[in-house]
Amino acid sequence: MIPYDFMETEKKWQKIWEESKVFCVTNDFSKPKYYLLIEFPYPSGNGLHVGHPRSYVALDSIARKRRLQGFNVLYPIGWDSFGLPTENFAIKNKIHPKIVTKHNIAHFKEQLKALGLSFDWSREVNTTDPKYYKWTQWIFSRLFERGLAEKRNTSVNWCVSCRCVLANEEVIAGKCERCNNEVIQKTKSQWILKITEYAQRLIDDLDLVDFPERVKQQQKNWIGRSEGALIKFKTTCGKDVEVYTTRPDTIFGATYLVLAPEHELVDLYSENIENIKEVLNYRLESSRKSDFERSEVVREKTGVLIKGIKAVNPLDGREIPIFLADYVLSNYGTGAIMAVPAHDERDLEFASKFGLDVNKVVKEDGLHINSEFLDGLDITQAKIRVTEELKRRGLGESKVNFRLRDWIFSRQRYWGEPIPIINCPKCGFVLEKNLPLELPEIQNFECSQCGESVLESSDWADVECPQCGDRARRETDTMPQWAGSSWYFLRYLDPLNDDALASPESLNYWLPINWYNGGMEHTTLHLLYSRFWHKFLYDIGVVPVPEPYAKRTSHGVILGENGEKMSKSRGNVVNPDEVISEYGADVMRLYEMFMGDFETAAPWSTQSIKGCKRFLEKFWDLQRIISGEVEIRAGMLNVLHKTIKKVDEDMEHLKFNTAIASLMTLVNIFRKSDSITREELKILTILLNPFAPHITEELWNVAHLGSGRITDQSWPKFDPEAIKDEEIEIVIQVNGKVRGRLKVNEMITQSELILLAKKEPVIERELNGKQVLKEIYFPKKLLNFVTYCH
RNA sequence: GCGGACGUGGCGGAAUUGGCAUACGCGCCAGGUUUAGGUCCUGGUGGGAAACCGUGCAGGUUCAAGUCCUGUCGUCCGCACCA
Repeated sequence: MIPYDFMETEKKWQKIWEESKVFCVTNDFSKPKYYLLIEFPYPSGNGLHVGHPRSYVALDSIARKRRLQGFNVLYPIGWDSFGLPTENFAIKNKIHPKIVTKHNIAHFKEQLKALGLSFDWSREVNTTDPKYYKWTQWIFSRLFERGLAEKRNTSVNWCVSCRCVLANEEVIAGKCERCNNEVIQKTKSQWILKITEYAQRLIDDLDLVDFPERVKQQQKNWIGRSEGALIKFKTTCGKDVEVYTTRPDTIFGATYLVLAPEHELVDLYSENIENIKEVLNYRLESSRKSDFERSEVVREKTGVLIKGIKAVNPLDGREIPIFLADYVLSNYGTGAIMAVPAHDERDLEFASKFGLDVNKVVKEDGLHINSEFLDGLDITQAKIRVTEELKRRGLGESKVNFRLRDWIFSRQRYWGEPIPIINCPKCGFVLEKNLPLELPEIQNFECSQCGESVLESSDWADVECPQCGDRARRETDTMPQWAGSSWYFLRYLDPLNDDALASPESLNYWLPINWYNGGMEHTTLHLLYSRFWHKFLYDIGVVPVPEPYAKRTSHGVILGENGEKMSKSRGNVVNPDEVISEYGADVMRLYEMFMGDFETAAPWSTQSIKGCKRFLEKFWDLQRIISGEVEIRAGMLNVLHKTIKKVDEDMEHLKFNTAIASLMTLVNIFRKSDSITREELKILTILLNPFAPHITEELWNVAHLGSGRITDQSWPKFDPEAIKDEEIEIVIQVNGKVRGRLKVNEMITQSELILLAKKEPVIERELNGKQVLKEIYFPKKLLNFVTYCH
């Protein structure tokens, strides 16, 4: 075996690529474009772990392939660097988050560069750079102008430990996504973005894009569209209570109403409520509960009867009681429901506990009973009929509801984009005109006032109102981490532009993103948020397409050797630096693509990676057996072209593991034949290049396989003639069991084949004494003799 | 509870429209090279003495089922009182 020094070779080629700027891309309109995107990393203090590169290497191999196919390829990289861990580290160690970020980015950069990824480093973006967040603030300003950003008093998720508001998407099972501590509900004045106004379009436009079905489903689920009706119930205090229901057809089975604890009726008619003390007490108790507690207490229903006020069923005039209960949520629908215990499990549970009536109005066969004019109708008919009737009488209307909530956009933190708003006592909210509005330099990042941003106590917040000149206050909340990542893919197109977030020409040329790969964990966060922002930018004419990502794929997580999620606390983290220093970047890249199905989680194996090392060594050793012959030998034509086809197609379908397996098979064939021609080696080397770019460039060079470098070559195309088999092997079965194989000419007819097969000793013996009822021939594959019938 | 994915050797995993189950790799076994170990090379490797049996389990459709249908068990992920 010829030895191969990966350490030196990889450094050498990385330097050549960097110096020749071969991966820096220009807006060359004469070429077809291809825009590949990976989720830019959050530069944490822990550095890269082996999970990150799975996505990067996969799209890097596609990027390299596309370049060889003649595309103008954009494959950029940047840093999503605002965020809590950095700020927390800064507080703890008394270092400015800016310094921490700079340091972390330098470390990440070094690690990424060691992988030989073909990023265009000249377009690097950084969300914490004022030149970048100038445009994040600009987009917020446009949202504000169009009424899509507003400050609102809302019940919010409050992380007790981070002392910060969280979006719904950041609360995992009642706990903070970041620190895993308790999250409680708190009412606070917050900036929100009205993503709910885009709910329907975010569902509809999924039809325009090529996303995995699981991603589309999860987004649809999260948006949670439901069709139902709003119905007004009169009450004895004079105020109507409006409820939302998806089953208006069951209205004759409504035996009580339930209001969320926060419902306004309690405030407006407190003097009518005989047990107001008890009611307010219940409200207080449930507000103290965190979401986690609410769901943890095995859903034992609680509630309190409102004494002194009754509701009236709008259709049959029956008086029914009203309850307050926290199984009804204040922020969904109208915060009030009509309870139909006969046809809703939760209502039934509550009714059983409080001894309330259960009126059955739909039979097992789905037809209505005890429902006046709905009797005999099925559910669909009854829904339509009752909604019509309610509308005619002015008591209700059909209504579409979404589970999606507006996006709470304020964070009481320092290390985020300042919200460019000034609050003037006279003029109200006024936009800051001079962007970027930079974060002030401060010394101490620890929040002094609990629950407010540290910026609150800085004199930066004291300003003159740009409209009237009076004293005013800046908004001291900052944007959430998801802000900068909601549009970063646009900045890559024109990263230095100071007059626009990107020029119209570059937006027109590069959008949409052809292929975006990232993790499933972002499906209802980043992926949804960025689609929302993009649609907004489309509506105001900034971007030319309604959807940013034409195609989205998702990689599986890389697990620790024990099959568990990799984490510091589990002690099963594999450090990529160590893998690279032991095996080199090519082996690492190859293994990450070979280890299993790309879309499924797979455990790391320090054993299996050796197979990839051996493979590359065998490949390198092929130069030892280069024959005098130059062209592709007749005997190799077929297998070589089949491999071209296989690698090409598998890569397009994320089947990187089988693409590599076919390359391994090919190398084994050449080794066995103990020779390889230059032309054969040339094709093999180009096919392997996207996965193992360093060793292939080096072999190309030392074996003089052609002029220039591989980056100057073209991706091979398979010849349909060459992959045809002249001689094919046909499986011979008797009653579905394999009894033999025959090598025959491709052109053989069915009758010729049957004669030939019957002469085979084994087949002859099997068929002896049996009557062949039929012969089934599956062309070019299989022949089955059937001697019985069912 | 709702939504989604999945179940194939000792392990990671292959298997277009139903058509040779276990490609490729790891591991293991035997032999070779080596002062020795590792590396490396060659061969073997689902079970069974065999007929045969084998893709979580039980049925079904079919000439033919890992693949399709019905039921069932189990695992993983997301959401979770959304009326």
